[in-house]
Amino acid sequence: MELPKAYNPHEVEDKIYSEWESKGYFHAEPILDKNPYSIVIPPPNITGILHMGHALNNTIQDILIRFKRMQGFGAEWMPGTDHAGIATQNVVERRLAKEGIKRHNLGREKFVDEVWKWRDEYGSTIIRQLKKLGCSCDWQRTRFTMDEGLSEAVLEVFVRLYDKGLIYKGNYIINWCPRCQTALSDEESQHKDVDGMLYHIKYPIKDPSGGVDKHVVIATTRPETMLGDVAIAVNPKDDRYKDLKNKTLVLPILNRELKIIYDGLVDMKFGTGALKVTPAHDPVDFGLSLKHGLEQINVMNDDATINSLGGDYEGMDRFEAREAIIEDLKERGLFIKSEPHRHAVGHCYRCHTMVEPRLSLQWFVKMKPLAQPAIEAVRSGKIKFYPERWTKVYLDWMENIRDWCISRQIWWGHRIPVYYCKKCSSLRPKDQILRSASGLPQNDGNIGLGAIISKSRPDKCPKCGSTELEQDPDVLDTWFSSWLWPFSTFGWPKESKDLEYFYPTDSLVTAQEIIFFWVARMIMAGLEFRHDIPFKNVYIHGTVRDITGTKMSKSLGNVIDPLDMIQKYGTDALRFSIISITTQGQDVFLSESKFELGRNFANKIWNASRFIMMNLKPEEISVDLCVFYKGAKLTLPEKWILSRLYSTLGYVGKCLDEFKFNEAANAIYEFVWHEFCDWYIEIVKPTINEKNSQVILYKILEKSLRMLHPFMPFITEEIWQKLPRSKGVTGESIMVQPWPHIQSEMISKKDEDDMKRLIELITSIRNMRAVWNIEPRTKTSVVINIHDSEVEKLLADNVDLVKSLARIADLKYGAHPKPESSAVSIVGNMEVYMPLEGLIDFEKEKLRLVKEEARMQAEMKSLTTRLNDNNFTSRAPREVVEKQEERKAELAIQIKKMSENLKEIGV
RNA sequence: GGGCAGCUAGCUCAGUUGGUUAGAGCGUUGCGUUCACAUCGCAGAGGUCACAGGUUCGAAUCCUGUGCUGCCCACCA
Repeated sequence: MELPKAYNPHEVEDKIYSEWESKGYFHAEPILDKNPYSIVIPPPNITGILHMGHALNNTIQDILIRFKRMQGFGAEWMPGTDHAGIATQNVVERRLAKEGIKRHNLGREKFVDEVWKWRDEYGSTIIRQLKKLGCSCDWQRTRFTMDEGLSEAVLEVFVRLYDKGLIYKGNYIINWCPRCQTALSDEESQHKDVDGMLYHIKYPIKDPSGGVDKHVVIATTRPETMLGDVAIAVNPKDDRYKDLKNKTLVLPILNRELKIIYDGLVDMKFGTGALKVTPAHDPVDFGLSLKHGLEQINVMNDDATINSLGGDYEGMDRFEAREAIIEDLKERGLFIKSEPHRHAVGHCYRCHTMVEPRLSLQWFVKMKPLAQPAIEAVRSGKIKFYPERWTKVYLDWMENIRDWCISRQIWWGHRIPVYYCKKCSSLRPKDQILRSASGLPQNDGNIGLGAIISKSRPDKCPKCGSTELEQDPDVLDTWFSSWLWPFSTFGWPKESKDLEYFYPTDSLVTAQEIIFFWVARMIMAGLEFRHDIPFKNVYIHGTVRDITGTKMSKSLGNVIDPLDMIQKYGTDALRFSIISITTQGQDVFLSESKFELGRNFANKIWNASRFIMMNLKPEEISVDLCVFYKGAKLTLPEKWILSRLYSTLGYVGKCLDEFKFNEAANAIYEFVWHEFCDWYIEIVKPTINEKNSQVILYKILEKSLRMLHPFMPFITEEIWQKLPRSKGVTGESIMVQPWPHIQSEMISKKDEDDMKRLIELITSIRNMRAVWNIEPRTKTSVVINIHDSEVEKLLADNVDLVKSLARIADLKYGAHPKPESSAVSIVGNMEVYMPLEGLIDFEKEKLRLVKEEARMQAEMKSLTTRLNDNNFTSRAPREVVEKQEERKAELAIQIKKMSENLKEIGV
């Protein structure tokens, strides 16, 4: 069968993909005689569209899973999406706002219905795009974090953690996003440097005698929070404030009396050394309030406007209030100065609004007990990070882990499985009933009276029988469902064959941004709920950036859309390009032109295949390669290309096992293009109809396609389908073919070295031709002077090869003197002469040779010093010394010959 | 404040556990269209491996320090 003249990816990709899918190749079932290999997708969120980060991430996973599938593993790649609570709610809210509808007017239930509708319509965009990328995910198993099964897992986990005393409700300073109007976890608050101001403000000292203008100066970046001040803190060692003891200060404007407290926490060097204490709006101050028994005054509403405790400023936005307060302080003569101050401030990771630290009643997970086994799992090497340096990042975070705020004041998500009995909530604390699903009474001072922790809504209060129950209005952090992904997707909490077979999974491929959000928490969840690690390897790939090093983002407009690139260059080109430039653990700097690499390679593969298939005679090729190899007499190029194939194959397998995807891709590229196409195919042309050529061309092509398939699935499939059938080449899809077996008896270092020597010889002859402007059609005569019998034999065996590739009419070799007027080139032990009667320009030749000789002399000098050094010869490995001695001997001959040549042309 | 990366050819980057003459792609120079491929072929030019010390027979590679660049973490208001 012949291939069309040009490869058109768009014509075949969709067809090939749907065929794979319809034949069920992506699906894996637990099969006992196969070893499992499973990976789970880092679930993209349903508001997402495919970006380059996804393209890189999923190409890597697809390479792994296709590789393992071909190797015969029960290869399962579990796909799915997460519900992205805040992000999705924001998207739907914005959509409704366009129609003039507000979330709160719609009501909770109707709003959630709207989100589901939106999800049904748009939530699978990313899935379709992953299919465009060629991902061989097991779509039959596609999961969503809000699916029934996964939701069940979430509730189960909440109740279990509660029963274990690891979930509590408490009043703490949390990160509050005033725009999304919800609490955020520490990880969801991203620190960014902002240029702010440091304001110096006088706080008057209350003087019983009255009238004297004494004050303490404090420095603050958020003057508006002074409305919630309850004290001034200074360091006990600070001499400046020694005599403040027993004094009282007055809060400007509100005129509240403030205590002075002494605490070593206060940094004497910062600002004035006096710290205003605002327990409801700052974590440090909150800590001080607990320690010193101070009141906590929250002065803000949910939208960060000032509340009724803020006096005249009520209703103002926090930044408005800041300005107004500064103005008022100026009027009263209490404002000293403001100076520019750059500092890190938390921002909402979804909407980038400045986070307001704020006292709030939220649900938390106690993390320390969960972290301990997760630390151990990584320390002991049961879980390995690639590259290894992420281990330290992980451990540092884990060892300093803080409790996880899991409640969100939004509507889209898993609702917290806690119900409050209206009647019981009026009972005194000692009578309160807190009943979990397991029936064990629990107690928690903050959880509220009459609370019932239950996976399903109870009919009535177990204590008083009242049916007036209200569910907690909050939903759980999206990551509270994602952290269960590796087992909830396989059916947990129900035991299943899938779970038993595929868990723990093998490798997790993800981006560094997500180590804390997701990777660390999955490890904790896996160990807590399955008593086993969720995966063995964590491969962290780099961030995709544009060519200036900026992270790609829609708002910056520097995005290179993978779907555009697929449209322009084809999926395989996209995949191969991005993989070949992604070094393990390094960020990827992308520009559109980089995709040409993959496109050109695809083109090369196509044309080489087309050429081979045009010339193949199906009756010649139906042999087993091993049988053929034993029976046939092979030429050096034939032995060489087989050796190179299997060397490459071994290297590629090793690289994939070590997550060195770019090295694998580049090894294949080098082999296919620069060895197979550039040399072997050129060599084989004159004898292409012979049996040996036929078999070897066919086998190399066929095995190269299989080796390449994980990287470039579509083009390899398209060619495979048109390939003549033979032993080992069935009509079935290439994706279910076995990974080629390494025939190590065909790997020969000597053959590879010999061929390398011939290639060097041919290259140098071509070089002489180029230098002397000999037209390609003109055949020259060449004389090669050789003293080494082995090299002479090598040349004798391959004389036709050299003659044809170097376009030589007349080749003499052996012990020959230099012919008159010839150009010279020295290659290893060979002295190559090209007679150029009348053509030779001695000045030009002189320059060339002098330069060459100087290079040789320099090398000789350094070699001699090294070899004369006793330390070197005695300490270096024998191999190295031998090699260098060989090189020296060769170099000595070369220099001798070179100087003879130089003498001859009068130097 | 703590930590992590990067600095190699004009550009973008590889460089295995230290060991011959440091590589690729793009760009560039010369030649080439007799039919697999111009998304191509052949040949070339181009590098003090950021800097300074150190370890070693030997350093792009290991150690220390410096300088830029980028990233992550962090309760100096």
